[in-house]
Amino acid sequence: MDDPRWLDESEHGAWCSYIAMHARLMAQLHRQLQHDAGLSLADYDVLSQLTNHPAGRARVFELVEALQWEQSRLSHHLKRMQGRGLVTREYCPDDGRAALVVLTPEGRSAIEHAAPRHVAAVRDLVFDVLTPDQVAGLRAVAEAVLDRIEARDDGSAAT
Amino acid sequence: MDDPRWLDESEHGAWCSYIAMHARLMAQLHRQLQHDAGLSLADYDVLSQLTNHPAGRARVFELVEALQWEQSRLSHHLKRMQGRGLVTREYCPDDGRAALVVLTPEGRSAIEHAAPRHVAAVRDLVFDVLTPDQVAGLRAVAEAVLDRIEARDDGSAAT
DNA sequence: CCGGTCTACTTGACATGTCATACACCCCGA
DNA sequence: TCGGGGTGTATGACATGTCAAGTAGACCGG
Repeated sequence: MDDPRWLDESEHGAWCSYIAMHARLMAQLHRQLQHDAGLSLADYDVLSQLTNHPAGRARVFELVEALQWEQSRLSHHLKRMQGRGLVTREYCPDDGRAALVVLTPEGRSAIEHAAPRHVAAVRDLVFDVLTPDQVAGLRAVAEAVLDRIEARDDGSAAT
Repeated sequence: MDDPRWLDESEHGAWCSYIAMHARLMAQLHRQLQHDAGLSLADYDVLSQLTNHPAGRARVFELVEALQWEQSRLSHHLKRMQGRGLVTREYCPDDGRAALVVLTPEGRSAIEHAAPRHVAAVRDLVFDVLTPDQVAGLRAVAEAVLDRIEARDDGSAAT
């Protein structure tokens, strides 16, 4: 384990730029969303997922899958969103353990108000400065890393 | 402002993959670091920055610059790290307002213990699955986005 | 040398995220 | 049908991050 290969100049530079970019980008998008629509990025992601499901209704674990969040993070977050009237919970007749999360009318109108502005911000800060090749490259990178992480997870789970 | 260009298939896919990758990657790296060295990613970044400065000693605002953190986040975090004996504060004779942050021996040995393992993990999950071209591409993307964010910041600050 | 204004940092209140744990319910074999 | 072992979700304690406000020293024009 001692003295593995360190990162070379190019790798180190890429890593630092990446970290800095993510921090600044998310801070920026968060502030914009908060200012324009009173939502956090987290709220947005949840609402956005719900609109991808029929009738704005989904199981908690479906959202966990889609968002790649910790289960308890989602649970806490849903409670707060419920407090603010953005979502409700419904009983699920099929499975007594389940919790159905449902978009309220307020939730729907919040996301409908927020979405165009948020997308515009993402486009302005990210996609407008990238070529189509770079977009494809970014996706390839993200998917390669995700695959690796999944492989590692399986490996350790199987142990 | 109504109905701006939405993201196309390729952009949307890239964005979702990117978000998911970041969440999983950081969670993974955090757990690994926590497990191997009892440090959080945040601790690691701070300590790592300090080792880049002569005598493991730096001004708070230098760290803010380098890490791209909120000022108060760093302030709170330094207090906790000080509580755990990883860093100390020293008075700065040049400027009475300043706070010098100094790496303690424990801090130094913590980062020296953590670094090889952390770097190995980053390499394993990220750079080992990327080609040199992809690394260069990632860096180019990150820098392009950072430049844009800075341009926007200057613009709004100048208004 | 006085006041205003900037700069560097800290603080407190509060929002958010994590980990471990609890809990109710499903499933399945004896 | 009883019990044991998952599954799906919630919760409590606590770590972390954010925003707004506070403090204190520096700088500068009169």
